[in-house]
Amino acid sequence: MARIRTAAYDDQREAILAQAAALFARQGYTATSMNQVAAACGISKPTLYHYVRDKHELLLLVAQAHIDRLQAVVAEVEAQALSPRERLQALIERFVLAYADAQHEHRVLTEDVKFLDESARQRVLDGERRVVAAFARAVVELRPELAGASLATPLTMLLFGMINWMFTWLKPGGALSHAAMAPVVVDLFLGGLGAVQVPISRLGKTKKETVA
Amino acid sequence: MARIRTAAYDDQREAILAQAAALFARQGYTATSMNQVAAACGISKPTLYHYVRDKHELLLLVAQAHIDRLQAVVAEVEAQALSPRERLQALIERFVLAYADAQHEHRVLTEDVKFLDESARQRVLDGERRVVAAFARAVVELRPELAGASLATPLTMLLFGMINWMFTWLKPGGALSHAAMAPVVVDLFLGGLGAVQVPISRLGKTKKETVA
DNA sequence: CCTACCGATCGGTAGG
DNA sequence: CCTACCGATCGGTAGG
Repeated sequence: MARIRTAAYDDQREAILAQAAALFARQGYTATSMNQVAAACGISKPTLYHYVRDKHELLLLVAQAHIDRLQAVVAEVEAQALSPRERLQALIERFVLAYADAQHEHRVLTEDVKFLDESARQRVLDGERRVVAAFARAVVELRPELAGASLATPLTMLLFGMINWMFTWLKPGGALSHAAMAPVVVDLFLGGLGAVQVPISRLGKTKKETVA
Repeated sequence: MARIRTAAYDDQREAILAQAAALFARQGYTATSMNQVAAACGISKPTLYHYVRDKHELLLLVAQAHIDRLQAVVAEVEAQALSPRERLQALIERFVLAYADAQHEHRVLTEDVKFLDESARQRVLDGERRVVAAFARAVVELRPELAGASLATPLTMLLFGMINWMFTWLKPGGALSHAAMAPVVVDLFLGGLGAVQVPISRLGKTKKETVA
């Protein structure tokens, strides 16, 4: 069997994904034309279609590569023997830095997933759920009573809100760096976690129970 | 002088803005056609153009109306005689509820502002800055040393991240309501605020100072 | 790998 | 003359 892809092919494809991510992030998926992507890569549109089947595949490749990287970060941190607090701290710090290095891909992941078809979107959302679950496990280990009140995942989502939102106001190269913000996020979330009141009506309540 | 607009005209226009917000939120601004907006309103496209000059004006009206409502909420809360803690608590609770009632408009404000022309976008961003400044003032009054470390606005943005992100995972009509989440956000942020460490290198440091 | 195109659909407006 | 609309179609451009 002849080889299907050369190293140059893969490099070119990587470059195309990076350019596409930057354009999608700035203009949105729909407002970006395949002509623009080709021009940014210095290739013709027919050449672009040699590397990707269609515009949807381009979007899927950008989103999937990013969520794969995030899942790899989770796996790395979980492979270390850390206490729940250290693990959550490491996850937050690693994610803030990962977002700083992939701000375009991150914007695409959060804003353009709706343009994927059903099966592709489900694959991406599955990856996101796995990542959220890893954070939520650490939250539960830190404050088990929050799980009983069904508050562990909501609180984890508030944490994701903090770090997912950072790319809208924290620009790389500015006075304040992502690296400097990471410990602030850690302090705020871990400090606040101890202050969250569990409503009496929700104590020991699971999703399917009703109040006696 | 004859009246320019009838009450029916204003009502129809309000209905158009609501339908456009819902479509823009679900499909994005670019992917939504004026035909779809007209169809959702049960009117023809020429009739739609009787109420709005063009598609950009439609986007601006949706975004501006929402940011105006948020500024009105800020003004209402600031008109009350509240302690800094009570004021921040009230702002958080009111915003979470306001977002729950205007989830489509909120999504448009956060994702589609980039499609406005320069002057319109600046007007909307100015409104956003005013709102953020009101929250930041309350944060500074609660922990003045954060302002010296230039951390008050970053922390305020983390707070906005929590509540701005809620519309992505907290669906109206679900088991967990926005009203139930509001006090959780208050506890997490106010509790965490006391735990944020001010780096020694940033103590008393302002944006233009260098380390002595 | 390019120029040259296609079916369709876009935002916006004509006449009545 | 105004307003509030309609069916039909304009010039350009999208993805492919």
